[in-house]
Amino acid sequence: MTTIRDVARVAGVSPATVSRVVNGLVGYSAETQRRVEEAVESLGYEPDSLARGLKTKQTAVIGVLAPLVSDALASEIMSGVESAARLRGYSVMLGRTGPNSTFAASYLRTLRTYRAAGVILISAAVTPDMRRALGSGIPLMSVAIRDGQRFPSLAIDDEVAAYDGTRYLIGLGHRRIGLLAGDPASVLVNTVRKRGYLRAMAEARLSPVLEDGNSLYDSAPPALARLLAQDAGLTAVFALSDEMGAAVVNELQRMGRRVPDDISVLGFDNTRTSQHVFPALSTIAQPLERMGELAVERLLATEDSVGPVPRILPHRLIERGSTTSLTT
Amino acid sequence: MTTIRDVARVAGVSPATVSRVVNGLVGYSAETQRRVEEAVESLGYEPDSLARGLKTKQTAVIGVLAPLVSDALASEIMSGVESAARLRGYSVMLGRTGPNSTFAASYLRTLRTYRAAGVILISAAVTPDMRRALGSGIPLMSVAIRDGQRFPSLAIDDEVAAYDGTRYLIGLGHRRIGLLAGDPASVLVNTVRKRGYLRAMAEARLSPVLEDGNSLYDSAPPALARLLAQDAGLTAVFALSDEMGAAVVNELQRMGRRVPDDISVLGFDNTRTSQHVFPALSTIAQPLERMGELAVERLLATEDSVGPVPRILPHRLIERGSTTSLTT
DNA sequence: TTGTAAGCGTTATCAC
DNA sequence: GTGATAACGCTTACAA
Repeated sequence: MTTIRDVARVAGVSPATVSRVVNGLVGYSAETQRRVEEAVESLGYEPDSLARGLKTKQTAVIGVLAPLVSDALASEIMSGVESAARLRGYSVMLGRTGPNSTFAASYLRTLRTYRAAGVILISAAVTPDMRRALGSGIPLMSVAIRDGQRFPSLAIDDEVAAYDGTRYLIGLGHRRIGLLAGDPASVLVNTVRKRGYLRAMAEARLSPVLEDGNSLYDSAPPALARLLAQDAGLTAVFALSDEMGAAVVNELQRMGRRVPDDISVLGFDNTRTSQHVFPALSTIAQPLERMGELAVERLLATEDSVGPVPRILPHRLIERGSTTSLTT
Repeated sequence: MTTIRDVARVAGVSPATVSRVVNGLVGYSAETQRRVEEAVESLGYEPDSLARGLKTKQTAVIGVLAPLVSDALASEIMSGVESAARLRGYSVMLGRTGPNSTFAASYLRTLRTYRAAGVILISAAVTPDMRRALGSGIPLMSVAIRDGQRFPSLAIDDEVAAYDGTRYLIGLGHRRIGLLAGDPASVLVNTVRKRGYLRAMAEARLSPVLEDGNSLYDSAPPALARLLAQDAGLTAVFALSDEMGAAVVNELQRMGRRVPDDISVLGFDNTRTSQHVFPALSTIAQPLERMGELAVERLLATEDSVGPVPRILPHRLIERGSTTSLTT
């Protein structure tokens, strides 16, 4: 391995000077700079991140924690995180939050021992013991969730988004609209979204019909059955995740119901999944990649001073083939 | 931050002894161990990974490189990597391989400066400059690709898998079978899989019909159109990725053709996507999560000695609703 | 069984 | 403008 001393020797200067040049500090002549850069180049020198981190008490590492590493929502956010991080010279460390917060806490402790520059939490709440595990020096922010006001977060306004989605369906002439919610316990936004649906229904003096799934594909068919058992005459189903929305579209077709002619289906999130069914899922879009990018910017904003970043991002409704107006 | 010296002071021993206890080495009395563990516990001490890595020249970090962080295939492999890594106390650093290998090489250089324990490359070939960038001390292996014999890899036998898929379709009575291949340039397995299809077709004295997509959803509809332009009477389409397979199922339905009654569709990989369409996609399954886990085991096998790990994993055909026998 | 001390590769403080 | 030198927190000979 080539070290800073090797470079110093070749360039005929001291390690301190090499360090100055490599880090773009001031205090050396143009001639020295040239010689050092030449030596760096010819030796293929790259500063050791560990030694540097040990000395400066900080590494260019950003930790990312997601409930499931492999679902579309987290993947798209992670993709945004990865590119923003790379752009700024940071690397990403990936971890999964299990069902209990001890899982996450243990990962955060590890991140602390690597002296990560910050941590991004995807659709999971920050618990006090998690915050404690990370220590006080490392900024933490959650994405795609609104965690009260206790910790910084970045999300759409889920209540309004669900309200808007419901209003959209009502505007299409639907009156009997079922809600397929996610698991309220595991993913907090579900409660908030549910509230938006209820508000829109109440305002329109419509009676709500709802069932809980767990946001994943497989949970939707049985929940749909329960929904239909409550009201067989539903003309629209609002699923609080695209995976569930896709499952509803498919399941309805399996049952011989036409989408959207017999029943409209609206999804949530605008992940790739929403485009993988036929008819493609109308959905409420969250700017997922962008959220990942912004999370990185905001996390690092304390040091580099980027301007303030909004914490509530805009959602928007995307109309595709799975919804249509009710023609009575 | 609490350091090993703090622990030593509280326990009334030297830092060296604390180190021994913490690392489970030998050479201390039971009494000493108790006192040290007590101090560790009460101070919440956790060894600094940077200092440790600097000294030992190795960190518990595994690098993972994928072409797209957000696609289903890579996500599922990464999920396996993550859990196997965590199990063994390792953390995962995530990066993306761009179109050119300089992207990957730069990431590998970073991984080297962190003294990663190993690197896993997902469906991308190892180029000489990548190997050079990583240096010689760090093991590297590729997953879901077969990279000649030059570097260790872990994959199914793609040629045979594609052959088996084609045979399956032929066994169902199909004679006019179109192949929707991926981009041969970017993903090497596509060439190999294509070969398997061609062999099966040749053996059965059937004439091949093929078009290239790029493995992603959007590339499939136009490629399908070209396939149909070549032979409008196709009764089966074999898509070399589930995303393309899903797109074909949906596009066919949009065109008013029934799947599988008019046309059977077979996918490849068995990612979540294959279940997100209706009818669900029959497909060739790769054990993706397992591949991620095995990759970690094998990477670390040099140090800890786990038994030998097979490099060719079994594929299997999964029959779902998108394929049926041809009833003439 | 335990402690002392050197050193991993860097940065930062201080002289010059 | 440049160079010694002292840490950063840990592991590991080597002594005791």
